Amino acid sequence: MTARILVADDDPKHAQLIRLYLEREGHQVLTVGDGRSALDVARSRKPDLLVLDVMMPLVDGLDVCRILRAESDVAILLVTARSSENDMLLGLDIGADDYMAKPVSPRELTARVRALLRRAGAGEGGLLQVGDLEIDAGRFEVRMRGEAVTLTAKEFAILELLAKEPGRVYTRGQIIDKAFGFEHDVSERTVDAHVVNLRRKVEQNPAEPEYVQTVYGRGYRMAEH
Amino acid sequence: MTARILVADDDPKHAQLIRLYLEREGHQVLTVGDGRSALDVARSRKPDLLVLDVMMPLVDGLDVCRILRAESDVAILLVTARSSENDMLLGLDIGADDYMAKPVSPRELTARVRALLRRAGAGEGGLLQVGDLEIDAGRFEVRMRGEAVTLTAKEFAILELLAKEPGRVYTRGQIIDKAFGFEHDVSERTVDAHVVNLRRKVEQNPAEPEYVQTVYGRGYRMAEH
DNA sequence: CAACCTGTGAAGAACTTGTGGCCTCATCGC
DNA sequence: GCGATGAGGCCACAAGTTCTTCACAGGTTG
Repeated sequence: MTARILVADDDPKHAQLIRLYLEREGHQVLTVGDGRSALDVARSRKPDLLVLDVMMPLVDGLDVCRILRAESDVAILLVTARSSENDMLLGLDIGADDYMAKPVSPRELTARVRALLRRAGAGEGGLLQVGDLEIDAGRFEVRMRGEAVTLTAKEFAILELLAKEPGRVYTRGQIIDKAFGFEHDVSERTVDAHVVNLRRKVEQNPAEPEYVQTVYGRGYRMAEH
Repeated sequence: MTARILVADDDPKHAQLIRLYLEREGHQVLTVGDGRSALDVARSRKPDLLVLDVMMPLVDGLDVCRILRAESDVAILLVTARSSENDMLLGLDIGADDYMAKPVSPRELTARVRALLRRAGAGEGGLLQVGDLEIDAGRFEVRMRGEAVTLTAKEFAILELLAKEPGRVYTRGQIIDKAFGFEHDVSERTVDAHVVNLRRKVEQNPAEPEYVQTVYGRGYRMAEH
């Protein structure tokens, strides 16, 4: 399960370390250096999980946590240098989902992140089914009429996004944001190109798609079956 | 969710860039180059959202924000070159809903705009129902007797407008304004043409429409059911 | 370096939109 | 009633957009 994670830490070296650990796990990571930016970015990019340092300039981690908890249910992992029992209880009280003391070990970090994402994404389930199309999100596997289909990463991401909510129309911009991940800035034609390839692999007759359909002037959607 | 957005920026190149980004998301965009025009146009066209540059001739963005906030609850996104904390807090204090520093990245802009519109348009809800006709505004979907009907953008806009208030009569001029958006200058016959096409798709017998009805000499309305 | 994935521009197809025109039909004055 | 008048229905075509598809240029990976 790959996720979008925002890391907020005022020590750039520490932030880069955490980014490295998480990217090795296949996650998309964005870092900021103060609480104010953490709030802004969390609101605008809507990550799946926040790794928050407690001590930060402008707005501290506990406040960021408190504020965000009031507006969304994003998963939050607090990190602190002070390994006091007090801080921890305070953090969990405020609505953090988990808590770690510095120094951060890679094993512990990735284990806790995995656990949090599993909890948060419990509703996502592994297997998506639309008509004769099966998508196993955990295994990156797709089957059409029982037959395995090999997709590239982007193709899979687009298919998965659309299949999560059949009938819903996504603009090309939304597909770039949500399927390719933030920090991605590509032409909207690129989405078309991937869709062409996707249809070639998934549709019986790509000229009249039964699954990945175009909604003229708006974007694409998965047909309801 | 498509919205009417007014962009106020004294740098025409920057304004065009923002227009481009927003239009790619499907919004209707109008641009002005100074604070005085921003006030005028905001009052006369009543956009859903304002993207305001802080530094502008005649009346600056902060003043425009302050003045408009006193008279309406339009969503306001401030943009500034000065990325100082001060400005930002001042902006939010004055009543702006969100705040961005230049240079503006397309993803950040569209993400913030989406968030603002979602917040502002919380009451818009999704599903309109009139008789056997269902309109899902969020998904751009229309069903008649449960069967999906494919409409063009204009057809959908007209149908949605009329369905929001069944029984109310809209003149062709009002339909052009409210359904097609500002910046639109077309003949009133155009509305007739769209209505003809709409009826072909939605009505059982287009000659005796049960939904989109003509009010002779006035305009059109959605029948009450 | 070979194979493959990803992103882009361009040509052409498909679709939408706007308009003029012609015909039908509602309305009103007689 | 009955025409005159003009509003609305509907068609066909032109112009403008948007999508599909392809070929190709980096980039990555193994």
